Amino acid sequence: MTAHILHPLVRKLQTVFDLSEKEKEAVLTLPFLVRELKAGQDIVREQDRPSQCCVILDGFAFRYKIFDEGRRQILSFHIPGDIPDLQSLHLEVMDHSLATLVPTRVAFIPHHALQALLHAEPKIAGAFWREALIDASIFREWVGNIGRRPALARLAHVLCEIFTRIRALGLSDDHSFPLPVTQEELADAMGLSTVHVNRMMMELRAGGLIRTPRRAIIIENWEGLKEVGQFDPAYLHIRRSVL
Amino acid sequence: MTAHILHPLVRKLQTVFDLSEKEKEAVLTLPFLVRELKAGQDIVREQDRPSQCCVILDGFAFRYKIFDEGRRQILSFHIPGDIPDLQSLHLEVMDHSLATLVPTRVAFIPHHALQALLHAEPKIAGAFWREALIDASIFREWVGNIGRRPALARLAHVLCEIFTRIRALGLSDDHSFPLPVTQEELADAMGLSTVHVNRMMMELRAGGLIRTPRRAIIIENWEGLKEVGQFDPAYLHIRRSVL
DNA sequence: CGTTAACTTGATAGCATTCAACTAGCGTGG
DNA sequence: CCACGCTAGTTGAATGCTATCAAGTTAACG
Repeated sequence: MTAHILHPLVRKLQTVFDLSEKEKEAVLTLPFLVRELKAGQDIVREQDRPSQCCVILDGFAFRYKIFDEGRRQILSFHIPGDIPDLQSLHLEVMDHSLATLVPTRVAFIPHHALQALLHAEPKIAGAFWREALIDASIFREWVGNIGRRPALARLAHVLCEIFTRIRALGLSDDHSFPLPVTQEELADAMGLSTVHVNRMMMELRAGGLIRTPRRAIIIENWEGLKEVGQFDPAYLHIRRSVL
Repeated sequence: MTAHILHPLVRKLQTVFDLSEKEKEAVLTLPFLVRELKAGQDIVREQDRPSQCCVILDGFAFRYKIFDEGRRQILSFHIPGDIPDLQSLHLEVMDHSLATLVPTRVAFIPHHALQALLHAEPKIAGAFWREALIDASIFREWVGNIGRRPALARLAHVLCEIFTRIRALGLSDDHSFPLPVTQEELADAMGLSTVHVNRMMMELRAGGLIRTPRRAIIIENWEGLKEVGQFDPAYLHIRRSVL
């Protein structure tokens, strides 16, 4: 069977609860428009008033804000199946921007179609609620990660999080995963400078915790990395069955 | 007319949309249990599995996590009308704790009653969605505030936010507001040390931006404070009519 | 191969932390 | 009523983590 284009969304929802055939059908018959975006391209911008949401189909995306003097803060990373601008269903104006990290395919789904789906399928509505709340939980963890952890732990923690989320989706079965993120982007995500990220990265490698072949990460010592980053995945609210 | 005990919740919802009499009635007939809590008392703790949500009736509350070696990160402050643990409706296990800042009255409402309300009153369900999404938006702003702003701006920004939220609720009509927060708590909210908060506070006072009579803040120069904190209230998604 | 983006390295500067002590305010009890 | 004691706020000195600046090196790609 060939996978439906919106399959990544179904797969993501299935990590939250078991979809019935009818529910799966309801998701897969959503109207959508696919776009292929290049790396580093904005999908939505701060102050926009979107009339649609976007599903990441493959690739990676991130949300960000620009502060004084061009200082950028990356707010979250997004992987296939995510709907990073789901909030626009209820908040008219974007308070941040969304962009691609690498060449990425996204599907745009009109707000009214999503509203109709959520109205017709309460269980799916619940799953969307859950997703949005997990989103918020991740922000909380980032607040603490940036506010209260030194640079090395901060980096280890971010790597642990990305790996855990990718793995929960079944996109990695060993301890390696694609990380198409430059050190500059990591720096902007962690509130650090590029130079310092580089040094922390080297320290993790020197400690035998990770290896970094081109554009990817191999975790050599998962327990050690978790330890350094004080990583406890509880805040990701991943169902045990998926882990 | 004497105000109903749950009136703070109605007032908060009314800052989001205009409730019909029927909707107002539905909120006010929610079953609840009132508790009077002393200052510095936990309402819910990390790892708890609540079966109810709490509404702040009067007083102040905050969410926090404890990191390595007892380092605390405060994640958000909450004012009357807020439901800081609304997420527990969809996320079983608490990923953080919730505590009072001062003596505070809270109303506990069982999950099932809230579920029933949201099912019966779609507009209220929408308002709750909005609240939860604004919650997340505030976390995003905090990520950037902590990650990308120097201490003085960080402090100014936090003060601007608290003032704006209190004012939007109609709890302050001039430029003063109660701020029952110690410098230690501010420090834990901003990822700074107490000593440094103290110095930044003095700097704001020296600049004629604020005055701090006991347990309160008077903003002497609102434009100036916004400027220092680079404060733009867009992320609070407050309806214009309320501002 | 040339060119550009990403990464690496070294030196210096600075913001914020830590440690330690001291002061002011306030409630409580003798 | 005043003293004690606690909490919150204030101050100074020294340290340190991280930023900044400036080059240099490697890797990717046409």
